[in-house]
Parts: sequence; C-alpha cells; structure tokens
Amino acid sequence: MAHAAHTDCPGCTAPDLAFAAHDHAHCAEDALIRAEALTSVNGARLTPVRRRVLEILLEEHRALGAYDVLARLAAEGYGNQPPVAYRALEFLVEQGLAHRIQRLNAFTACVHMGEAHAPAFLICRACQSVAEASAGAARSALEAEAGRSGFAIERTTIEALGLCPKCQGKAE
Amino acid sequence: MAHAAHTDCPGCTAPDLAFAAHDHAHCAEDALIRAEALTSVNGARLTPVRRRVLEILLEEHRALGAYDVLARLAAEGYGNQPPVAYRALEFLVEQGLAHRIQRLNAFTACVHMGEAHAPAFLICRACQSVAEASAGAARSALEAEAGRSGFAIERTTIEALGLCPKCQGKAE
DNA sequence: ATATGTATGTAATACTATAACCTGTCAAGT
DNA sequence: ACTTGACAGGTTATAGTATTACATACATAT
Repeated sequence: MAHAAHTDCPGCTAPDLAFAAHDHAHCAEDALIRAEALTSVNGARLTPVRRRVLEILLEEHRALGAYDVLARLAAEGYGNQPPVAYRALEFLVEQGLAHRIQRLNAFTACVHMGEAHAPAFLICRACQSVAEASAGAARSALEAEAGRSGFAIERTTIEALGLCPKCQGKAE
Repeated sequence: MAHAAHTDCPGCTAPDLAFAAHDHAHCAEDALIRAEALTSVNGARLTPVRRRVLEILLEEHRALGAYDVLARLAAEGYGNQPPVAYRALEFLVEQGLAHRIQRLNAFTACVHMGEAHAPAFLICRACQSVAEASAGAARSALEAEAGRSGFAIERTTIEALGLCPKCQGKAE
C-alpha cells in the first residue's frame, strides 16, 4: 500500500481542495477498505462485480455513465448486459458508496464513505469534472423552505453547473 | 376570463400554498399573457407550437414528460416526432417559462414567470405532484460552499423527494 | 421578389433504463 | 449429506428518453 489508511486525505475528501491534484491510488485503496467494512456492518456483500465497479469509479475519479462502467466490466469478462452495471451501481448508491449525478445520468464514488452527509455536486461544464461538496447548509435551507408548506423531505438532489477553478479564465 | 389578470394568485405562486386547491384556468390565462409579454421583450417568438406546449403544461399543472407533451401535440395535428416537443420545451426553459425536473425527466410550467428566481422542486413520491418553491436561501448556501473551492456556479438543480402534506399520514 | 434567418416536419439513430426469466452459489436448517 | 431458500449475476428483450441530420416552410427586411 502506498501509505497507511486514513480518513482525511485533503485531495480526496476536502471540498475546498476537491479540484486539486492528489494521489488517486491511495484514495482508492483506502476507500475499498472502508467499503468492505461498511457493507459488512450492513450485512451486505461487496461481491467481485460490485467491488470492481467501485474500483472503476474510484480509478476514474469522475462521473461515469452506466454504459461506460458496463463496457469496462465486459472487457474484463463480466456480463455485458445493462442490468449488470445498473444493479451494481444501484447497490453502491444504496450502501452510500457512490452517488448518482442526475444532471449527467452518471455515477461517481462517494468521497465521504460511512459519514452521514448531504452531498452537493459541482459540475464543470468545460472539463466535465465533478466535485463532491457539502450540501449541509443548502439542505437545511431547503428543509426550512419545504417545512413552510408542510412538505416532508426525504432525499435531496443538489447540483450546480459552472466552471471549476482550472477552467475559469481559460475559455469563457 | 374568470377574473382580472394579476400576479399573486396564492394558489399558483405562493410556495406555502403550492399544494392547495385553486383555479387553474385563470392561472393559465394569466401565465400566457405574461409569457407573450416576456418573449416579446426578449425578441423571441411564442409560436403556436410553443404556446400550445406551454398551455398543456399549465393545464396539467404537473410535470409532464416530453413524450406526454408530444402525444398531445400529435393528437392536435402538430408534428409527432420527438424534436417537435423537445425543441418547444427547450425554448420555454430558455425563456424562463418552464423548468426541467431532472429527477423525473419531465417539465413543468414556471409559476414565477418574469421574476428572477432560483426554483427548488418538491416532488411527492406518493402522488407525483410537484411544487415549485424558492431555493433562494439554499442556493446562497450552495454558492458560499462552492466559492470556498473557487468553483463558479452558473446554474443549480435543487430538488427534493418526499411526501406532500396530503400524502403524509395516508400511507407510509 | 428575393434573400436571410428562424421555426417546424421528418427519418433515423443514439443513449439511458428496466422487466422478466433463468442459473449458479452459498449458507442455514434438517 | 440433502434440501431449501435467499441472493447475486447472466441474458434476452423491450421500454423510455434524447439527439443528429436533413428537408421544408415561414416570417421579415430589404
């Protein structure tokens, strides 16, 4: 292993450094260890396909479509029909190991596995990168607003489209 | 006309009454008048197809898929190929006359036409109703969070899934 | 009247997602 | 050991959503 497992790699988990370069390899290793632990606690099984899908998401470190994932699975000898990918992705999302980005019809590995968190996604329209930020405050505000009409929120989708730091200044 | 056009029908525009019963007919009439004015100001044209699509969204007063809209258009003699519906819907969204609900792959008429606003959508998972609420506070919180990593937000998608007042208590 | 830009119609296709069914595996209970 | 039942994965087929590309018509301004 590159270095000891830890829970606070700035490059992987800190929202304010989400766009900074960092060591993907160790993130993935750490995340897989945590994923094993979390699914085990939940009585769920991180089977080979599921584990491999999570690895793929971690390796790419960006949002992947179900068919992108499927293509990689198929190339490695797993089933090559859509349900194979969709089922694994659904499992990962249910377990809190991955998130779905509605705007992109895509999936990305969670960077806060095991922590209760309300994720927001910052999607760069220039380079397609996706950063996971904290939607805690935004979600609270939304709950307050919903509460005024008696609506009971269960899940939220909070996504922003714009330009990441790297892409600002390049082209407008 | 049912009554004089106005801009503050509680049933149509007030977030806290979004789920209350109200007079759809006058909402639609009023909204169409405003839509004509707004597009005219923008130098855009509210053509028959576009106007009819907006009417359909207003009549239904719920989120409609592009193919739902298309079916209604086709039944009335308009083109029956997907681009007819998608183009009209895209136009309405660009003009701020309608919104897209990412989570539902559906569209709904805007209830705050002409006002600058950040919409949030409250989607009832039981009755599929969709209320447009104000995401002002949530959006500010999100912008603050994004700003910390240097991300420049251009557009936001803020949606919540849950139970509307009517459906709470019925089935859990 | 003609040119230009814009809007619409149409065909074909691409992309995203799910239903239904079957088979294999593994662990729990007998 | 044997059975059973739950679950995961493989496969076929199909449903649902969206876009590209091209042809036609229409509006407006010269």
